[in-house]
Amino acid sequence: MSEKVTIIDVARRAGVSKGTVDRVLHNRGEVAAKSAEKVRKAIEELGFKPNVHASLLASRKDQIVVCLMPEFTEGEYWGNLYNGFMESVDMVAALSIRVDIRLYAQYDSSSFVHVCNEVLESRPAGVIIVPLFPLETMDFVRQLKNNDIPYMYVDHKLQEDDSYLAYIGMPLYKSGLLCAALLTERCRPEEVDKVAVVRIKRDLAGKSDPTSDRRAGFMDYMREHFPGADLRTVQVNPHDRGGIDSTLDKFFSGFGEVRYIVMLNSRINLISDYLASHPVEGRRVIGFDSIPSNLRMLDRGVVDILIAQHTEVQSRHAVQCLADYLVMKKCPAERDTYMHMDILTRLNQEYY
Amino acid sequence: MSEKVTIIDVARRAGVSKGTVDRVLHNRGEVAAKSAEKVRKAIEELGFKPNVHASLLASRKDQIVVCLMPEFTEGEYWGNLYNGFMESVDMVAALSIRVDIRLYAQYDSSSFVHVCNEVLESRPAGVIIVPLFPLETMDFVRQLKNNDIPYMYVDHKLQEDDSYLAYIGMPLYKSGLLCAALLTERCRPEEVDKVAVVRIKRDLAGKSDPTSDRRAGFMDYMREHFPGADLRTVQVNPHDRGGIDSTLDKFFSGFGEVRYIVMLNSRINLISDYLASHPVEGRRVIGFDSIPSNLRMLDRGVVDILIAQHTEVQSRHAVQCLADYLVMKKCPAERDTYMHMDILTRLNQEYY
DNA sequence: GTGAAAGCGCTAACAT
DNA sequence: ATGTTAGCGCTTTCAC
Repeated sequence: MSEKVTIIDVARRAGVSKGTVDRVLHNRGEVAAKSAEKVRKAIEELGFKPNVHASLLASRKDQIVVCLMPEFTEGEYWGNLYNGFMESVDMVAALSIRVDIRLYAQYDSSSFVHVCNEVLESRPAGVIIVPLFPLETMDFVRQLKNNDIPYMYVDHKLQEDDSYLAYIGMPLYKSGLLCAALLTERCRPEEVDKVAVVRIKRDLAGKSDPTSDRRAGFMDYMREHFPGADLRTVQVNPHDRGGIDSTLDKFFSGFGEVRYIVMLNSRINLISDYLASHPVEGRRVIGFDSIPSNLRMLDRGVVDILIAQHTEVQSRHAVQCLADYLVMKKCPAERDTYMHMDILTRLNQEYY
Repeated sequence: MSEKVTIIDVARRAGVSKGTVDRVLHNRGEVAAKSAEKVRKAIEELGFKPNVHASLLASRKDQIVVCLMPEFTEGEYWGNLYNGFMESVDMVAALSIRVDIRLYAQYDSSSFVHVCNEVLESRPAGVIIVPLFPLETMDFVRQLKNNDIPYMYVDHKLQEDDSYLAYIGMPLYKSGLLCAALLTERCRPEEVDKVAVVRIKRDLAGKSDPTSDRRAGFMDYMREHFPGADLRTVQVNPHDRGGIDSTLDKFFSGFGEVRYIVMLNSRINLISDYLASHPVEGRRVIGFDSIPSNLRMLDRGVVDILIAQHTEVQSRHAVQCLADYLVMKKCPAERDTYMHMDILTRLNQEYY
């Protein structure tokens, strides 16, 4: 109806053949500068838009989009991201794009490097990275750049890098502010006496701490609004579930009755049992991320609030975005897309 | 790679020609029962999946999806829905689907009927309805059904109808529960003495009250948890902005100092000025929907919480869904899709 | 009822 | 450097 302009029209108008038009369309060279110019002009004047279907039909090669993300076990945070990638498979299949999800070991940078090399060898049309190891990632994206392979970040990005196509994630610092504000909502300064921040022991170096920005936001808010609060940190070991209870027992017996507890990562479920067996009147507990075990804690009333976002929307959107770029060279509206943070309580978590 | 099976393969296997295969594919009759059967068997055995691009290329007709929704003025609730429809235009353009948004007057059922007739005449491939007038809508969908035109509901649906392809919206009753729970969070029963429910005057009958389910949820929660609360309703007239202040003045002077105020529709902005000029210590105000004027009230501290959802996601998703159905006959996973309700406060509304 | 054949708009290999 | 041509997989006349 609207689009009746084909490459034939363009060719005629430019006084060349389809072949030439196609060449400049995909700038695969072999074209005299002046005919290229004529073609471009004709395209412009006619408002020519290539027909995606014809194009995809004729060039019967699928493009491959690689999604590179950490391995995970059932119910972990990364699972949601993974689901988003899976959901996108069908959506872009119609554009002849294959989605190839590659996982690397969360605690092993050499595994990451290994997978990166495999990815490069598979000559993907584009890559989506959920990065954990800054140095190794830097290396990888440099190679992608050299090979003219567009890539995006999801969840985290590298500050030092400026060649990425787009980034989608949560505003981490602000999520820390939000957490602090929700924790202390409607509280008078003197009420907020003791605050416990539970962290997990990190065994490996070389891995960026995903929660450091968030912690900064949290701390800044607390310092500003509740300078008198006694903030203490306790570290639990995720690999020693049995030991967590005693760690916390020791910590809280030294600290006293604490009514403000947060965990700034997705692992609040680790202290679920402890909280359940040590109820405190008027206590507020806030955690992050809508993984199943955390959601269950909302229902049980062990956690009051989860700050989350639709992680699977992020990853799905990323693939869609990259697909659009690959097929029609459409760049995303905003290079850095920050997603809205959701406040989940027992009452509104149901359809999340 | 995976899909190497074409209709030619199917034709060969079934011992017929491409033409016949195509006929059974789109069941346009003119096929002997037994050859049809053979073809179906061949398709099954070969796992044949038609190539969307080839199909769309060959049949160079765009399909039209009509989105039927209320007219609105800048900044109204419906604007978000509209934006979602607009966003979907590009997404499905690649599938040769044109999105045609038709607006009807919010307060005029005859306008609705008129637009419906136009829609029917344009012979759309599918329709998405945001209904306001139950009776007239019932009539319309009956005609759609007669014409084998698939349709979906967004935002609201008709209880009596059972022929729709899918529905996407908010769980209204539950949103009322949530509202009540947030309003009274951490409150002792005796604290919640007086509650004001602000409504808007409805001038027209024949129009379903979109908030009645929500109000039921709200009331049920209050009755159960705060049976002693004095709940009163006041009606303001949206068409007489100037009169709102005095209406409220009168109401509240007869009621006393009220610390719990809700409005169960998107029009909380109507009472924005009154609230700002009549501050009450410890007051909680809750409204619905993330339209700009409401969001501003969060920022100003006039409203504490908005219960919202990404309306534009709903409408966008609906189009996508219908498109998938039209192109590849893929039915939505859930016929009724309830969207998550978001809790918006001053702190997390920014990227919404 | 069914098959043959002519495209749809574009790509890519092959001539020139 | 450029034109020509044979498809890609499916739809749609049009004969038979």
